[in-house]
Amino acid sequence: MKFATWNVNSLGVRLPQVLDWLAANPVDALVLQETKLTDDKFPQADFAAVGYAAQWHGQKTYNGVALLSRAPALEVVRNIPGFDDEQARVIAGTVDGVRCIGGYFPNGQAPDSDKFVYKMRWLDALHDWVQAEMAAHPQLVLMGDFNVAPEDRDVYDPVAWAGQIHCTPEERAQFQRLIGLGLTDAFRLFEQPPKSWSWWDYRNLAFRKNQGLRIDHILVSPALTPRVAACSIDKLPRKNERPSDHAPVVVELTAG
DNA sequence: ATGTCACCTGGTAGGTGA
Repeated sequence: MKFATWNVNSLGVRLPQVLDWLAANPVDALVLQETKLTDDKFPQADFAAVGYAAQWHGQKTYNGVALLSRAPALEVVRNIPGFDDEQARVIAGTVDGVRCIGGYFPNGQAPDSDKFVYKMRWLDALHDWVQAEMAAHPQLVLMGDFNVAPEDRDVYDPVAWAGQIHCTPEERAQFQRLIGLGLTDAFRLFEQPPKSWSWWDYRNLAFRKNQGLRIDHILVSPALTPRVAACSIDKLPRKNERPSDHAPVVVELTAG
């Protein structure tokens, strides 16, 4: 069983690439972030035509998430229950008995900004809700664009980025609070190539110079951790013409 | 060195967010 996450930075622009990627990587579920589509514009039929059911939660211009799956998702939840949020950032559903939570975590902009305060509040709410979800669904994956580089080895220039957005102690502590729930960073279960990133800025020829951050993650619950057979970042779509600035992350689970 | 992209409003550019 395979699950994946990909920040597509506008599904309107990237739909052909997502369809191509699914054809080459027929995962059981794929969560998307930054669809940037209102719900009426979601291309459900295009996914249905290639054998994927879809659930989505979007808004105009910003944010927007979706859950694509071979088997229709059950018990679908949009955004964090009890957390009043105008921004469409979470989609969750149960696929083949596995609770899949897809999140587009707030960027935070800068550590001294109002957006950072919102990011922390959002992360607090996510933590408490994920805790409850894990109790209800022992088989759980939390995946998405976390907008957090958990450690210095997830940053191409940790000195330059020290204390900057994605790398602040506060954000890293929030990531560790999620780990503290018993979740495991699937990517780090395996030896990985050094300088493995999931995002490269569009500016500064960052991809060509491999100057990136690992901010897209797949965390798995204790019941699933022994079943993780592989986890990797697929850089190929970042080499497309008109790529997203993020690459997909894929996890493979052995049969339960 | 800096080098972008997507989308909005309101226009044939500028602003915002990432």
